[in-house]
Amino acid sequence: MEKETRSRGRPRTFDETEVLDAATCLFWERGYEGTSIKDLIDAMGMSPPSVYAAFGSKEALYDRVLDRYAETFGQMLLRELHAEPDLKRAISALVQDWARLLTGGSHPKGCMISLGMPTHSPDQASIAQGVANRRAATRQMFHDRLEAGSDQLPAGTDLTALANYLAMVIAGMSMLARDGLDTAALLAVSDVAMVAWPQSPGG
Amino acid sequence: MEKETRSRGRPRTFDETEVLDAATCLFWERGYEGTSIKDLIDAMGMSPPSVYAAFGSKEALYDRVLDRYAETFGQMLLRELHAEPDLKRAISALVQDWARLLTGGSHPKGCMISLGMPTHSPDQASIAQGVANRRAATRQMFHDRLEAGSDQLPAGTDLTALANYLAMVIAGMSMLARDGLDTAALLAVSDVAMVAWPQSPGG
DNA sequence: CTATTTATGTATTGAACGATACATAAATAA
DNA sequence: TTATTTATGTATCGTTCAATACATAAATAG
Repeated sequence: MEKETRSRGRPRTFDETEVLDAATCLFWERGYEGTSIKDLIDAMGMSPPSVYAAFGSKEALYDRVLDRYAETFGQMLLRELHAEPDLKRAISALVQDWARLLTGGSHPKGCMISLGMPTHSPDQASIAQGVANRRAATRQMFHDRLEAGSDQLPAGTDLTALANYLAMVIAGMSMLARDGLDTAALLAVSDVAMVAWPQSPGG
Repeated sequence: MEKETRSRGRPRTFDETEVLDAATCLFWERGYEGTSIKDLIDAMGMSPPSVYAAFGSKEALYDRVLDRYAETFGQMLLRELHAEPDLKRAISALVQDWARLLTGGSHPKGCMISLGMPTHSPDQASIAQGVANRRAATRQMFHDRLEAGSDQLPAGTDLTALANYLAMVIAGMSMLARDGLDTAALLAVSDVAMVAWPQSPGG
């Protein structure tokens, strides 16, 4: 089974990675409802039939974009969570890195999933549910890591509350980033947030 | 100058408070972009020309709704912040009450302003800026209260970071509420959040 | 070559959007 | 009464929305 990249018909003139990056940037900045197909067409440099042939619909394209985003940043999150064995250090580093990530770089501010479709028309309930499900998965990921390192937490610590707290921090910091607060301001907030961390049993 | 309620032309058949409440509920639940004029017309029980004659435009109506909302809940927030002289108690009570407010009652979940238009098309930048300004005002309100009670905080406490932290908590809890977490879950999160509060000088 | 397959570009589609024109109804003012 | 003012109901306006029809272009298969 050799790599059969060459298919039969007329070859595509676009690079899938590039056009998905362009779509991601738009959805990230403007949200699902705030991004029109025309905006996407222009940014992706494609014609409408090509977009629909390649991705199906606006909703399917958004879902595709969300998947790529979740994979990219979710993997980064997971790697960082498990790179440091000391739980508090791991969480602290993660929160600080996200403070930098949410405010820096050449991409829109805030987390695309944390800020995604908090309000929406009933027509788009299922799309919004998809985003909400990804937030729930993130909370579960936090919970799993806390459980794995629960020996470094006081006995009886409410792991769910702590996981939800972390999700709250990411979401809240995302909103602050959207409002224009810079990296330094978010790092200061993340310092405050980490004070809430329970004392480890060893003091 | 007696109360001159009777004006000249044909009297209105709607109660302004009632229709604004209906509009608030819709905007709160669905957001600005997710709420259509048709939705509003139906919910308010008015005809399109009446809505436009009374409120000007969808944008102006949204702004009016935001003002009423900010007045209602902003005043509640302010009152609560100053009712309790002990700063930590005041903040703790406030966060707990908001945990209940964001998840309970007969209204949509989460704070309308905290969740308002984090993403939007460029066309609606000025409307989104209006919401962002109200969030900024809330952060300033927190800052003012902290400054007033700064004698109950360790010297050198970063008041801005602490105020931003509180705004982050409200915004993050709002998102959790939208995701379906109940009052108990949010109260547990608010307990974690308050652990981050600095020790007062008196121990 | 011809047939088949896939992608593209142009020009639209029907529906929903925010917002109004227009005629009518119901009040006060003179 | 008649004139004026304000609100209402119906029936749209032009625009933008997401999505396609259709003809054409560019590749492989036989």
